[in-house]
This record gives sequence, C-alpha cells and structure tokens, in this order.
Amino acid sequence: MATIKDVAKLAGVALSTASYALSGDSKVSAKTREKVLEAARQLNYHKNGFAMDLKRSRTNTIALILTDLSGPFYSELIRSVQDVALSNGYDLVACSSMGGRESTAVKYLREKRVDGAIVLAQNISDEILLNAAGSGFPIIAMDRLTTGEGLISVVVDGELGGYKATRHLIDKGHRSIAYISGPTNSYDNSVRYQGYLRAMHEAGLEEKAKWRLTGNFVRDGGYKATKMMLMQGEIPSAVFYGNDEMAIGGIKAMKEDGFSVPDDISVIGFDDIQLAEYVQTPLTTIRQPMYDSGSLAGHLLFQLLNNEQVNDSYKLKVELIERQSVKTVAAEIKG
Amino acid sequence: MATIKDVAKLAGVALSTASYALSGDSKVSAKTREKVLEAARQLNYHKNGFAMDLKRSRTNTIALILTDLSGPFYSELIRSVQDVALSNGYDLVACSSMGGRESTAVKYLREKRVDGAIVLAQNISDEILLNAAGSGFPIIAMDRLTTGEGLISVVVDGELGGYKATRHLIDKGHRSIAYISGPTNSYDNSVRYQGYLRAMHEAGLEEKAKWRLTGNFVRDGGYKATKMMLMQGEIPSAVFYGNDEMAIGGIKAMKEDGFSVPDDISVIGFDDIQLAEYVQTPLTTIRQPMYDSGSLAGHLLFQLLNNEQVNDSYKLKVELIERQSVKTVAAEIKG
DNA sequence: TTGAAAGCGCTAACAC
DNA sequence: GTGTTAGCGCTTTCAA
Repeated sequence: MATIKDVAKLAGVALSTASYALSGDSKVSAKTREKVLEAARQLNYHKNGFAMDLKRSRTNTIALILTDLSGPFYSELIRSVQDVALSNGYDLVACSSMGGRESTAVKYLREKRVDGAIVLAQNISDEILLNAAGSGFPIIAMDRLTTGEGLISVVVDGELGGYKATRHLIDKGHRSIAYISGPTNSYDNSVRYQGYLRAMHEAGLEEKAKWRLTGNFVRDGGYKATKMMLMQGEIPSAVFYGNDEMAIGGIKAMKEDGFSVPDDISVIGFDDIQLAEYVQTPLTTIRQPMYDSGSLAGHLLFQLLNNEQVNDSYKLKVELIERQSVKTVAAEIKG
Repeated sequence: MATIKDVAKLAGVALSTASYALSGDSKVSAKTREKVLEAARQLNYHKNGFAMDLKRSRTNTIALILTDLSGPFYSELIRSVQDVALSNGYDLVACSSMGGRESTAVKYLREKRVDGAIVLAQNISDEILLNAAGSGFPIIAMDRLTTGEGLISVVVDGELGGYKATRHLIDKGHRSIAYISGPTNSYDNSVRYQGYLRAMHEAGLEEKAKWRLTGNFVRDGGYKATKMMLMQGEIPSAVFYGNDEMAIGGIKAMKEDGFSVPDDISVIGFDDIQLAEYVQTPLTTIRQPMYDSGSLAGHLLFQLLNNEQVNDSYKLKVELIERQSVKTVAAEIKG
C-alpha cells in the first residue's frame, strides 16, 4: 500500500508539499500539484482514512446503531438519518448491536470511531450509553427516556399511541378488549400498555387478566398468544396487539380457529410496518412518525456536534391509521 | 478525552505498562494491572479506535455496501453476512452508496477504513471497485460479474431464474407472455430477460415488442408499465415481471382495470421479497438464495483475508416458489 | 511556495 | 515485570 511518503518521493517533493497538493491547498503551484497527482495515480495511492482521522481527531462520520440491521421497520428511519447526515456533509454507517457488550455497536461507541451516534437498540444498557456519551461525543437515544451529559432522548409517544388505539376500539363500540403485550421489560411495551389502561379506565372498562398475554413483539409470539387466548373460551370483541408483527401472527391464529377479522374479532396493531397495508385484512394501526423522528434525531446530533444548546428530551405524536381490521359493533352489554 | 498517557501518569507507570495492562497482556503483575484499570476507570478512559487501527494497520471490520440501506429485500443478506463476520471475530458496518462517488461507501473503500468489503450497489462503477480492490483489500461483488485482483464475484443465476419463471408459465399452458423489465442497463435485468428469451425460443414462442415495457424495478414503475400494456388492447395471458415490486404494482393496475389475477392474467415475479407471500394474491416468484449467497460472500472474504486461494466467481442457483398468482390454462391457439 | 519536524494515541520491539 | 522508544500515515505549524 503506497503512502504519501512514496508519492512525495516519486514526485520529488517534500512530504508536506505532497499533502498540500493532495488536499488541494492553494499554496502549491499548479506544476507541483500536477507532478504529485501524477505520482499518486501511478502508485494507485489512496489516503489512509484513520491516519487522517487520528490527526484531525474527528471522523466526519456518525453511526446509526440498531439491534438488528435487517428489520424492515427501520427503513424510513435509516433514510431520514441518512438524509440529514448527507446534508451536513457527514457520512453515516449503520451497525448492529447484536452481541450486546461485545457488539460492533458498543465498540464503536466506546472507541469513538465516529463523531456521534443515534441509538435504537434496547439491548444496549443505559450505563454503556451514559458512559460513552459526553460533551465531545453526543448520542441520541430513540428507545428510552434516559438522558445525561451528551445523551439526548427522542421518543415517540407510545402512551398516547396505546391510548388512541384503545380509544378507537371503544369508540367503535367495543367493550371487551384484550391486550397482547411485547416483552414486559420493554419500555415501548410498557408505555403502550399504560395508554391502553388509561383508555380502558376512562371508559369504565376493566382489563381482564386472562386477556393480557405476552407475545414478545414477534409474529410467532402473537400467533401463540392468540391461540392461547382463544383456547380459554372467552373471546374478546377486539384485540390490541403491542405491534403489527404480533397482530399479523394473531390474525393468522384467528383464521385458523375459524374466526373472521374483523367480523368476529376486531384487531388493531402498532407501528404501521410496510406489511400492514398489504396483508389480506389491511391492518388498522398506530403509525409512528419514523421519518420525522429520525430526522429530528439527526438534526439534534448535529446541533450538539456544533455545541448548540438543545433540550434534553423530545416526544413525538403518533397517528391512527384506519384500515379494515376494525369493525363497528353495537355497544355490547358489558360482560 | 483522556488518553493512555493520562492513565499511565495517574497510575504512576510507564506508557507501555499501561498499554499492556489495558489489553490484558500477561506480563504485567496483578497489582499493577489493577492500579492501571482503576486509573482508567477514574478517568473514564476509552481506547481510541483509529489510533489502534493505525498502529495495527488493520481494523478487524468489514463493510457491507448497499445502494440503499433501507431496502427490506436485504434483510437476509445482512443477517448472513453478519453471522459470518461475527463468527470470524470481525465487526460489520453497513454503509450506503447513495451519492455515488461522493458516498460514504466509496470513501470507505478508497480510504481503507475497513479490511474488506462486500458490495451490492449497482451505482458504484466497476472502475472504483477494481481500483480499490487488491491483494491487501479484498472485495466481493454481488451484483456483477466483474473480477480482478482482489475482486471476486458472487452472483445468483438470474438467467436461469428468468428461464425457470418463463418456463413455468409455458408449462402451465401460457403462450402469450409479456416481460416487464427493470432498468435496461441493469445486469440483473438483462440476464433475467435473457432467460425469458431462451425459454420463449425453446418453446417456439415469439416475444412481442409491445409486451416488453420497462418498469425500473420499482412498484410504481410496474404499475405504470402495466397500465400502458393494458391500454394497448391486446392482453397477454401471463406477465413475467423482472421483480416482485413491479409485480405488486402491476397486479394493482390489473385489478383497477377489472382484470383478475390469476383468473384473467397470470403473474410471476422475481426475488421473493417478504411481501410476496402476504399480498392479496400471494405471488408465484423466483427465490434468490439471499442467505446462502451472503454467507458465501462472507466466507470468501475471510478466505481472501487469510490469503487463501479461491475461485474468481461463483453463481448460485435459484428456486421457483409456487403460490397463487399463476393459473393453468388450456393451451391457447397461438395468436 | 516549499521543506523540516512535531505529534495525533497507540502498540510492540527492545533494553533494563 | 517494567520502562524507553520508534514508528503507523497523516496534517499543520514554523522557518527558510
């Protein structure tokens, strides 16, 4: 691998001159520059990125850290962050936090391989984030409320989402409403559930313990939880799934057991993933403003990078998307 | 930001001792190590990643370069590459090639910020790839046949896929088969089209120019191309779309115009994206072995990194996935 | 304009 | 075991 030294030697100039020429500094004469460039071409020379970063002590790169790079759910988020990074002249790399403390993500955070990061990865502890963040290294967390020096939080109002979803069901006449939950230790799940409870209480409805099952936010979990619920005999008129993936699994289970959606049971999800619109019974759900929140996170990151003042935490609104999985029913006699 | 120097000073040891202690070298005494570790903790010290990379002259990281990080189509690919990287003790970062020569991807390639890369990004030219690749820097290209020093190609047999798709339609009795193409300058599109032609000719069928429209591999393109085709009056009994996205758009157009799929027109796609299984008429399509090809690409990359010999290029087989968008018809009289 | 030289933070000989 | 020291490849003063 040719270094700038080789280039300088071949071109017959000093190291620094070569450096100047290569970075287009105006003090080198056109003739010298051409000589240097030609030498570089001949040697197939390319700058060594991290030597430069080391010297400059910044990388001009930010990281987007996700639990699982492959989730289709993140598309819009990635796009929005990318847009912001690009327009600020920064590069964006995405890395996965799979592997927890040993993951690439944590390494990038700890070793400051980037100038800042946006994190949406529950499996990274608050402690690691707080530890890595600091005045010189801003982090925007999109999956928790934790804040600290250099650690800002941007979340979607999941409580409101849970409330809106449940409220929608109630407004449509439903009185017996089940909640299929995500992992009980998840922040997202717990706020959605809080919203559900608020709407239920407000309407004077009671949550039935047997209608609160856990599906872990995955499709198969929704399927299994639903099967179990159906087996118990007492069928709710509507089910609020903690996310769309579980709702899709749940609908499959219902159909298998001979229940039609929405005729026999209404279903509402959360997230508005791409699939939601395309499944056989298009899913009524709560849309998270992924593009907006990614965009906000990006902007905040750059403000911090420029030492501007920002608030500690931001909460974005959600929106109900009505499709075809919820039916209006005549208000039932409360069972 | 504390450096190792600060740590050494605070611990009252030499720089090198601190370095050894921090990296767990066995030559430092337990007592010294503890002292150093304590100092590091106190200063909230973290290694500087690129200083280390610079010294070691390797990064222990590989890059996966994609045109658009957000494509759901890549899920499995990302997962497979990640699995291989992890099991080799390497980190993986994903970067986007949006922005062409100015993109993060190209920067990473040129500046050797990683030890090697897997590329699936048509918008990066062969020239850039050839230029960046070399004995010290292996690249696996998954979207082209180009090979060179340090540049290996892993592709899916798109010609075979095109053939299988078309052949399937013919076997089901179809004689008038349209092809809705992707960008005409795309490698993927051209091989799929070759396969289509081979099957058509083999069956003594002729391609009709009016049935070959271009949809650019995007959903809306498929929609528009289909509308246009339908407008021309002569309706084929089956349509082979260059990818599933276009097929989904196409089916929408057909339905809008009163054609039922598969009763009036049969449809076959290509890729087997996640959606294919979930759309209202589940799509018959050609599955690309994304996990396998990513896995292969990953393994090859590490073989090259270890200076092992590998072949120049690899071609993987594809598989027909039968769902419900193709109907058997009584062989028509050739029109 | 060009060149010599310092040093970014770290690792790894080598010497003690 | 521990300390001294020479770079990794680059940018950027400072002097010529």
